[in-house]
Parts: sequence; C-alpha cells; structure tokens
Amino acid sequence: MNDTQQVMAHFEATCRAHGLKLTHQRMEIYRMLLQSTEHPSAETLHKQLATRLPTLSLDTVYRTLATFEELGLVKRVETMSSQARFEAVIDQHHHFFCDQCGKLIDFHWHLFDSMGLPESLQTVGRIRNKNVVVHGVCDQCLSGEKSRS
Amino acid sequence: MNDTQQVMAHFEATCRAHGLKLTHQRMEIYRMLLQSTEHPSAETLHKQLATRLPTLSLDTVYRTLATFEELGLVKRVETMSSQARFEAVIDQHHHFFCDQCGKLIDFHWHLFDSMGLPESLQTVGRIRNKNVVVHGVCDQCLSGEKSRS
DNA sequence: TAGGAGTTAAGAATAAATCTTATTTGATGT
DNA sequence: ACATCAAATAAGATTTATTCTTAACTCCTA
Ligand SMILES: [Mn+2]
Ligand SMILES: [Mn+2]
Ligand SMILES: [Zn+2]
Ligand SMILES: [Zn+2]
Repeated sequence: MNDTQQVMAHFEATCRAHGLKLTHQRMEIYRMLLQSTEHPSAETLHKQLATRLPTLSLDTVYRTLATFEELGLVKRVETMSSQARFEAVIDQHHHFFCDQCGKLIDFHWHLFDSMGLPESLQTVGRIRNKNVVVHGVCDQCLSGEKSRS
Repeated sequence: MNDTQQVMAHFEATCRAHGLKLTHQRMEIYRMLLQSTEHPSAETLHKQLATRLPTLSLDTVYRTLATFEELGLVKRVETMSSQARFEAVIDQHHHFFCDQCGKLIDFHWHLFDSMGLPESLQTVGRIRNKNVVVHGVCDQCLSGEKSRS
C-alpha cells in the first residue's frame, strides 16, 4: 500500500530506466489507472481521460497500456469479456468476475498464494504465475439494482 | 471418463430435451470438440471440419458453440488470447497457458477444488465456480522446437 | 533553443464475432 | 415414403475491438 507519490516516482523511474519519454499522455493514463478500482477497459479509460486530455486518441491508450504491460507496470486481467480490462500492478491478488454485469472485484488469498502447484505441473515448462478466477453474479445484480454497464 | 458412445448419447438427449434439432453440423462440431485435446478456437474447429463438412460456415461454428455453451455442453476457456478457445465440458480441471505459443494444458488439483473460498468472498454475491489459471512457457517453447501456431 | 529520436493523433486497416436474409433441412404426422 | 414448416444453415454484410500507417508534434539533450 504505497502512497501515490511513491508509486508515481517508481513509475517515472521505470520509464526513464527503459528510455521512455515521460509524456503527458503516459502520466495521465497511468495515474488514472492507479486511482481506478474498476479494472477499466481501454475505451473506459479513454472516456474518463477525455476531460483532462481532450485530444487523446484511443489508439494511444491501447499503445500505452501495451507498453506499460511490457514494463510490468500494468496487467491485463484474466477475463472473457470482449474488451480487455486493465489494472495497475499492485500486490498479488485474485478476481471475482460478475458474469452478468462484468464487474471485477479484487480479493486476497494468502493460503492459496503459499500453496505449491500439483505435481503434474512440474513438467509442463516454466511457470510464471498462478491465479484464481471466481465466476458468479455480484450482489448488485442479484438484487436487480444495476443493469449491464 | 465416459466412453464416447455414452457422451454422444448424453449430447443427443440434451439437445432433444431443449428442442434442438440434431443436425449434421451440430453432431460433427460436438464430436470434433470431444476428440480434441487442444482447446481449439472456432476457426481451428472450422478448418478441422472442412473435410467432413466442406460447406460448413464459420458462423455456424460460432453459433453452435454458443448454443452448446448455454446448454452446458461446452465451455469457453479462460484465456487472454484474441480468439476464444473452447472445450467439451468434462470433469473439473484447471489450465496451464503457454504465453508464448498459446497452448493450453489441462491439470487436476483436488486439494484446491476441495478448499473453501476466503471469507472476503462470502459477501460479493452468488459464486458459480472457481478456477486456477497458470501462466508460463511450455516445454516445447523453452526448447525452441515449436514456433507460434 | 535547436535538433532529432521517439511519440502522438487521425483515420485506415485488420481480425474476431455477430447479424441479415434467402435457402435448406430435420422432425412430425400422414 | 411424402408433405409440411419451424428451426437451422450458408453466404456475405456488418459490427466491434484492436492494430497499423503516416505526417505532425514534443520531450529530451546538448
Ligand atoms: Mn485487480
Ligand atoms: Mn481443459
Ligand atoms: Zn454484477
Ligand atoms: Zn508454448
């Protein structure tokens, strides 16, 4: 749980370390993703940034997110929704996905994180990470309060 | 581990129960998916069926897979590849995904399956299922034997 | 503060999936 | 076997998400 200042400093350091220019667009996209808790799509981000960067192109959002992903600053969330969903890389966590409205909810599961993988996986190759995806219907959808966003 | 005859019988029964016609296309698509171990995309399936059903349209593959998914006969696999990947619904299992070539490998993890979810998830809504997705690089890719399919 | 590599905006292009419509087919009853 | 017809399909158009192309722009360094 770093404070925003520190995270932004790390962001800038990472960009510099990779010879990337600190453009207004990159700063704002990253900042927006940091603030967000909703795992936005590129399109959602683009809309949310419209006020601050009225000329920002959707392509730049996609391109920038891909760049950040390569630097390990951003993750693409495991989901089957048609649009990709993103989040700033923070601590290790997992996701609940509402099959009805597409909402993503973070949760932590230390017991799982500390478990070793089953034997059968020892031979498949190099393992990078393991994640849990829980599917279901969120509370709001159950109570019929909210329609598909 | 049902034998194919039995599974096909169950398939036909399910279709009938839902008032679906047993078309040549539906039979062949389902049979092909049953045989397959590679979690094919709609396009891959379409190509593989070209010999048996030369006039089969890609749209029918998509439409049929969607129908089967609704009946619970087919699952869309959790993956971030651009094309959706499918499998016939069999027993509960999880997936290793090779980030390099897109190969999907099944594995079982009873210990995980029998675990309860963390407390924090008790309040999010109704839970339908929980799955593990392991990312990494497969053996073949590590030894540089196989390029992107 | 000038130069230049890297970055962006805009719109074209591509790729995956879905929709439209005319034709065909599986199921049902004869 | 044959007629009927709702359901399903083939073909191709369309939509949607994402990526590419290119000319203009902007951060960085000297
Ligand atoms: Mn998250
Ligand atoms: Mn599988
Ligand atoms: Zn919901
Ligand atoms: Zn591989």
